[in-house]
Amino acid sequence: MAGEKNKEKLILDSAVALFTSNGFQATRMEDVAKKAGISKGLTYFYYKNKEDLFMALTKKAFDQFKDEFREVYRSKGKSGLDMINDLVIRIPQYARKNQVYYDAILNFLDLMKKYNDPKQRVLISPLILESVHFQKLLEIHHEPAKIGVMMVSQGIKDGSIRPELQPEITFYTIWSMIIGFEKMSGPIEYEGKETKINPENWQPGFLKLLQDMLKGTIQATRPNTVQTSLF
Amino acid sequence: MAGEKNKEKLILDSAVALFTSNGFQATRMEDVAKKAGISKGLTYFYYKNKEDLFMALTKKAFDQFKDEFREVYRSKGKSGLDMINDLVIRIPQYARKNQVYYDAILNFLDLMKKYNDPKQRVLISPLILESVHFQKLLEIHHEPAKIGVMMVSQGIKDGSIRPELQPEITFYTIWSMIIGFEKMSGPIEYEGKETKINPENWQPGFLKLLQDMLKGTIQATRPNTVQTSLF
Amino acid sequence: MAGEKNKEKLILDSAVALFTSNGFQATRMEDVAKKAGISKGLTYFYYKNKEDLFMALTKKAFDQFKDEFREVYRSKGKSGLDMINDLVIRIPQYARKNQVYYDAILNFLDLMKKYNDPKQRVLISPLILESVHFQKLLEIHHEPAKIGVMMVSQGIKDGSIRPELQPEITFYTIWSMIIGFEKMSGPIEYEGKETKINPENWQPGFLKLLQDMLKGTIQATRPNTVQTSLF
Amino acid sequence: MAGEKNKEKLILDSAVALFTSNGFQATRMEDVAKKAGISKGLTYFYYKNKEDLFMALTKKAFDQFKDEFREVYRSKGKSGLDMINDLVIRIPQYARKNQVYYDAILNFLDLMKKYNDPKQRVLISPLILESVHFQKLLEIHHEPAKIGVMMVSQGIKDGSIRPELQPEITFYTIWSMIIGFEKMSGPIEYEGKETKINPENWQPGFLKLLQDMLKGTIQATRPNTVQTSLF
DNA sequence: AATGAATGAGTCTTCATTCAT
DNA sequence: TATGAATGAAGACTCATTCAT
Repeated sequence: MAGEKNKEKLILDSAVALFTSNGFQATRMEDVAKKAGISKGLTYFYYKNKEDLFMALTKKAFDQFKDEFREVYRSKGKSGLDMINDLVIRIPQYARKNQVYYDAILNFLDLMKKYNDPKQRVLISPLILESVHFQKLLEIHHEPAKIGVMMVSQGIKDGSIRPELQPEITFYTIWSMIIGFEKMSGPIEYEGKETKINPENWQPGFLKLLQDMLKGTIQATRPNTVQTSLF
Repeated sequence: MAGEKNKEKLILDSAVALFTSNGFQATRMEDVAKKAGISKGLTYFYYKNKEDLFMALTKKAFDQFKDEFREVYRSKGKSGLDMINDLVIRIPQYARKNQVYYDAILNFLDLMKKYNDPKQRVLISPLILESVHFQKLLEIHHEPAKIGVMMVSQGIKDGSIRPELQPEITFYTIWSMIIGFEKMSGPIEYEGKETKINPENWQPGFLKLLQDMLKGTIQATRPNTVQTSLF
Repeated sequence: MAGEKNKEKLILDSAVALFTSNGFQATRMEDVAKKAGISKGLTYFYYKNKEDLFMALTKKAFDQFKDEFREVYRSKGKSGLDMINDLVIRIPQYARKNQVYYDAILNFLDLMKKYNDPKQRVLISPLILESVHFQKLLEIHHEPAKIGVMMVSQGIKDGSIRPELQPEITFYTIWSMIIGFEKMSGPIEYEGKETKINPENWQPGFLKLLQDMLKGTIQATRPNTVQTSLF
Repeated sequence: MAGEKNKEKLILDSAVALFTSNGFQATRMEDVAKKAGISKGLTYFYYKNKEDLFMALTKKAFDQFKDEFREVYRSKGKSGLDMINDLVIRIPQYARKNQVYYDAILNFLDLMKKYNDPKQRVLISPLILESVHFQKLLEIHHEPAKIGVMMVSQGIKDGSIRPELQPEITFYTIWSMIIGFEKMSGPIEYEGKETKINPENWQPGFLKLLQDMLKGTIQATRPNTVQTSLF
């Protein structure tokens, strides 16, 4: 796996590969070093400790994640709603292909919850708090969401999303949905394909609901009543 | 902390307390025993190992969780939509008050994702797979959701929820939202109160969107156009 | 495995079965009890502790062993040498069929070596020294050998064994050979059948040498010289 | 006990000392480290685990053992029979002075018996099977015996041993006798000095028998008969 | 005689991290 | 920059044995 790439990157790549196949806990710094083709000691030269390495990984995850958002946002000729739809398709895809990165992102969200609760902040390892990469993450972890908010704003502007919606709230709600969607994929898989909910109809159904939420729906529910009232 | 309660329960309570203040990893079985006022060995008499103990805890979490759903479902005079609203209020509350239990539930969802992917199943500790409590969880982990689905069905029947919605898909979408909502609470807290999104407006905004999704909205977006077209 | 047999025997049989399949170290008192169909506590009623149980087993082994010797000695119409030959056949057979018992006997020999060396006696577990069965073993462990000595004496009397041999020394030498013979069976098995020594020719060759030793041989070594000198 | 010797050797020496005074089971890896003047962790750096350490010790034992054989074989001006006699004197001496090593050798013979029996092989700890030193032992454990066989061959050539003997079978029989001889020393010690067999006459008697076996004996038993038959 | 819950001493092993070179 | 030998804290788990009932 070695090469003439700079060592820092080499280590990170090695870590990603190992974390992917064995998990964070189960991979030893020694293995990271070995896979990177360097010595254990050098690993500690580039990363202060294991959590620092993980924070570096998390930072990279957020950068990539932001790129996903950016790409969606930049694509020409798309309404805001289209972008959101794209996002809902792409993020779970990203999660599947880059599990370790996605897990790192979710882990960071949990970290943030603790970080923001004085009682819980003490539970966070000092090694994390001290990590330069963690510090950077504090600054940049909103960026993907910011782009998401811009998408919603765009949707409102272009009429693809209901104008009465508040972009921030709306986007964070969308993100919530996506995160939850991804988390539920486990139990749903377990259901099997004969049930009313299964891996095949889960995503389209979910997408439809999201769109209904964003576009609004004609209340076809009780047409008679409504219609009648018109007279 | 000891008492005349049965030992098995005593140990579990002790574990919850310790997991809450120190996390799963950081609490040692010996401390669990000490806090329960019993010997280390007895802990292993009732629970095969640490993961077995954790699975027992997870099982209890699901039982409690189901009770939450049940209570909401049983409350008289509520429409299906009201129930869902209740749920969206209560679950994050539950999560906050019973963090360890809620975390256990989320952890189990992650476990299920691995469990359902042959490539990842091997990453699950055999100790977990062998746990009797894990086996039971495989059977019962859908039960809360089943009640949720009944709420949506009820809502459709009583007209509080759009009739065209498919109950299973809908409920799982709701659950996704709730899970994500809870996860996002961290970063949002971080925003502070001066921003457009903050802990105060996040929940009402989220709730409103959820309701829009479920009830449907008059397409106020382009009311003229639509209305006009009726003539 | 339970029955109306007396419990003490039941436990011992259970122990033999378990020691056979798992070894002494690896079998737990709990398993012995379970297999015997009784409670763990009762095991300790009949046997003071694990080593006491093992000493009881060893005692039984010596009794059986003595019976083997006795049967050989009692058989009618056999010369002393025949008896020894029988023994050399039967003991390894016994060892194979009753491995645990045979191992117990060898273990006891090791114990005796330590017991007779003041420096090493302290290494013997007090639990063994205190065992009633160990005490009994001190008294009876020579009995098989005594019968063996009688066989040699018999052989000398009936002319099948060289008269100049001293029975005690001779029998203990024979026993030494048998023990060693049994121990070597492992490495010899490993040789495979294509070598000059293999499991098939090892026993007959060994037996022949033993007989030569006991009967004496014409010095065919340098027949010419010797023969010649007679003229 | 530390020094500038290489650590690996240091650890082994420490282990030998501790195994000697306390036995394998009773000595803890921590003590081995302490006695070697190093940290516990380093012990595991050089030896994968306790059984690996023991296998390393066993390997060393076989090397030493082979040296004993070699020294005897190399000594000038000795007939094959003399060499065997030397061996019979030296090996028990070696056993007494290097008990741990000798025990390790015997233990390995037992191991080999299990190893060669499919039903029993599973009883061998995987830690042993995986040990590099065990693997090496599989290759070299015959070497001492090979030298022994050469001694017998030599004895046959130089006329000190009966020519009709087969060297392999003969040597393994000798080795069997030596092993058994050593094992019997315990019970014989127990007899005391007033009996017909005792530590003083046991060895000379044993040696004499061995020589008779190897050299052959004039059947002085019934000289008349034999002599007569010549005429 | 009989049970089985309860005890707790005993130990191997792992691994992140350091530091002399 | 780079190495890898060296450290040592940390923790899960077993099981012989006891004892109240």
